Amino acid sequence: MVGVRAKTYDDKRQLILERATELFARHGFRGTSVSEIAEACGASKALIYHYFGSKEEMLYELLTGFIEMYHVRLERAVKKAEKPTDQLRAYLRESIAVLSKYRMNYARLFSELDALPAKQREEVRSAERSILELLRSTLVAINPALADNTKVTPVTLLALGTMVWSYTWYDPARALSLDELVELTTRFVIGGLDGVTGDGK
Amino acid sequence: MVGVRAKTYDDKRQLILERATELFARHGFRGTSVSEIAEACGASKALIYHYFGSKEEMLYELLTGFIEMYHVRLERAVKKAEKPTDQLRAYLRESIAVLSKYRMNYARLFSELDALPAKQREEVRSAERSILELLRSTLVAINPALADNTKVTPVTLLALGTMVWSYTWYDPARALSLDELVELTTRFVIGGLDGVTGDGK
DNA sequence: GCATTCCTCGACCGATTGGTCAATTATTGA
DNA sequence: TCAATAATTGACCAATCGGTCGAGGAATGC
Repeated sequence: MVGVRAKTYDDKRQLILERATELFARHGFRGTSVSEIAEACGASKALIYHYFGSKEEMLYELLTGFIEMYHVRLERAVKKAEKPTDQLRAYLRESIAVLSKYRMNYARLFSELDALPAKQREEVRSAERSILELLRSTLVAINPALADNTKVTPVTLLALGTMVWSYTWYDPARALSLDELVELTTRFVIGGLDGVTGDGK
Repeated sequence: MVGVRAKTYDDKRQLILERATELFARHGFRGTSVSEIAEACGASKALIYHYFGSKEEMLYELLTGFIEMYHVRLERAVKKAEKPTDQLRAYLRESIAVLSKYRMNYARLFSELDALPAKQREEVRSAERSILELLRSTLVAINPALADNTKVTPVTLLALGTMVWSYTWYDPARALSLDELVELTTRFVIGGLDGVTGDGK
């Protein structure tokens, strides 16, 4: 058969998605125009619509793609470690690495979910929850006293909070190296768990 | 003299600012149209421009106004407490209360700073820094071992991270009361400090 | 009551929005 | 080489963008 897709098809599609990710993260979904995305790709707006049906489709594909990759990398990293504290360290390192690499403001990007239809929104939320679950079980392994605690979910979110916005202030060019940041965060979280499960002075 | 401002002038200005704050926090600066703001106020778009010179002016005024009120409330709350741990608790309670009341996604709103001219941007950043300073000195008072530590700033940011996005997930209608969230966060942060200053495991 | 100034609005501006389409150029399998 | 289809573009669409303007209605100080 003639006229199949060009060999470059998938690569170009991916490129568009990456550029769109940066722009959505920086200016928000509604604050980013398709023309801007096209310009960032060095192409025309019409071309974008050759690869994607709509702006929403780009957001949906980008979110699900990102979160799946994120989840896979986290699971693999955690599985490789043995001691619970090493698992936490691996989780945090991988998280910070991914969020930095994609210059991804997690909180911001996922606050754009409103732009998606309910079904797709729920899909993304569910994937998000599994990332939270992974952290939760890691934390419980470190500090079993958390296990039968109704506060385990809030505590997990507090722990997640320490790092999801580190992207906004962390500058690798400054004094702190990535390894040091990971180590610092790991100790902070482990200490935090003790603080929560202890009798609190 | 005739033709002075109406008695309702300041109130209406304030109302516009509040509605704009909500919308900017939800959809971003670029993602919010002036027509939307007008609609949220039950007024015409032209009226908005009677009270404000431009969309940027609204953002600037809203950010400086918010951060000043935030800072004043934090300082007053911290000063009222005596023991360092109570000061931290007061800081966190006031923070969470303010961010909840104004339904303000802190990280998001301040990522809109790019839309402002450099001078105004620096002004807001400086006010932001003083809020961070207040937390830093409170943390050092709790755990003096932090004082001559090059990592004191990153640690302060980690602590801040636990709460600045709690707005996105905290639901007062669920199991956890506001007091419990504050208590939990306080313990988590104090524990985190110990984890960081201890010898690590 | 009256002149003056503010408050408020609908209509409008050029520019840009998300999205479409017909036409041209590159690739493709054979 | 060649016919077919994909890749890519500029021109274009109605709608909306941030912002302006002129004109009524409502307060205001006297």
